[in-house]
Amino acid sequence: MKSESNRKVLLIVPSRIMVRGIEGVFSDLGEFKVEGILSDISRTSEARLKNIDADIIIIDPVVFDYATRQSGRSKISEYSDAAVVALQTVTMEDDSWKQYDEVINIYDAPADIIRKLRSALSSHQESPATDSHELSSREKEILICVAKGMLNKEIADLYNISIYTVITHRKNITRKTGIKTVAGLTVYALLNNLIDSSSVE
Amino acid sequence: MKSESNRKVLLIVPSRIMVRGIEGVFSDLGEFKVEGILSDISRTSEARLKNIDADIIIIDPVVFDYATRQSGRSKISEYSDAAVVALQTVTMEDDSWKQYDEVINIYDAPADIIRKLRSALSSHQESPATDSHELSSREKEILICVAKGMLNKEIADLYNISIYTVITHRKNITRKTGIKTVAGLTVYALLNNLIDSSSVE
DNA sequence: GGCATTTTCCCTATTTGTTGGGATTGCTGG
DNA sequence: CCAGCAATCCCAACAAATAGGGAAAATGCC
Repeated sequence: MKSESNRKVLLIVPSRIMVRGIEGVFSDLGEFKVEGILSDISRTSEARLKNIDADIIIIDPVVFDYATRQSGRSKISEYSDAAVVALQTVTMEDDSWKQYDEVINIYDAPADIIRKLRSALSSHQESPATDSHELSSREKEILICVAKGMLNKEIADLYNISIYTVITHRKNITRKTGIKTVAGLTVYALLNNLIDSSSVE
Repeated sequence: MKSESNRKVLLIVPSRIMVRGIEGVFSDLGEFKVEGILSDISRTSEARLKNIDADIIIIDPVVFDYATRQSGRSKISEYSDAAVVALQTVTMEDDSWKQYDEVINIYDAPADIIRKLRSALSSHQESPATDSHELSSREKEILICVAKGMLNKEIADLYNISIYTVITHRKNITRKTGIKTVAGLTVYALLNNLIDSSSVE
């Protein structure tokens, strides 16, 4: 994973602010370069999409959600061979992030963005459909509560389960992530977009 | 409301992408210019906020929502005399947009953004401000350690003080900030630039 | 020199979390 | 059908943090 200069990026982002923002971040740090910009995936632009030789596509999930309803395609990977990265503004529900190679949050620091783009490139080459998200859905729920500062008792009451179960989940979370402290898990949850800064007190 | 060239804008936006995006849009269209950037309204940066002579403040509502819980302020106008414009990513609930002179959406076209900023300049008022109790330097050191996930014993050893002293400091930190959980203190430390995400895990 | 604040130290009791076992049920893929 | 995993529950022993008091130096400001 050496830093080849100027990997080509296609933006499918309707927000002018975000387009200029990504261009700005790229120009600050180099390595990546915007080669094309689309504001949607309409039929007219779909042909152009195929012709752009991009290493990475950064797409606003809002665009894609709309496109799936229009075209009937269910996976973003059906559009292109490039690594596909979501540019997340709102927290994505369910598991819709799984179809992307990575998910960039607009609050991510530039260094994190570059890291995720690199990660997207390498994971895309290795395996077309990797997961790497090891926590079960229940464990993620518990993790969110922990990161919010809730007590085991409170979590148990919230989900109507025994406090022993909560403790067991926490043991598994600690084992899987390798993170032992609440502080670390909070940052983990923040970085993985499981929670928002404003939801902690 | 004459269109003086280069009205000064202060950004209180934690997202690097959005900061660069706004700078890019401004550089495309002129008239407005970014004079300062803050990533939060922490107690440490609050003094700087007072000293920046901005015509308009563009703020991420997420930042402000968090700040109100920390400081107890209820209106954004208590922070400054400048016109205050929200930069909206998520749809705002209830009537919280009412406290702003205008609300920019990230999907707004550049022309609409400029129009809204002009509108905000011509319609706003002012208010006084108040104080806050700072953490002492020692308390900040302890807080950083706590946010990094260190144990009281480890902190005590690091500074060659008794564990009782560490506990006392933590009690005072909790009292001053009103934040009782490690998760909350971690976010507090992150938002106040006392620590970096990378220093936790 | 007073006065406020910071920094330091100490104690007991209680609450909360962690560690390291074990166990049952139900579902799923090979 | 069986192995594996997720989710649930339980216990005991131990570690760590919190909640309450109190107090004594050191610092710095008026």
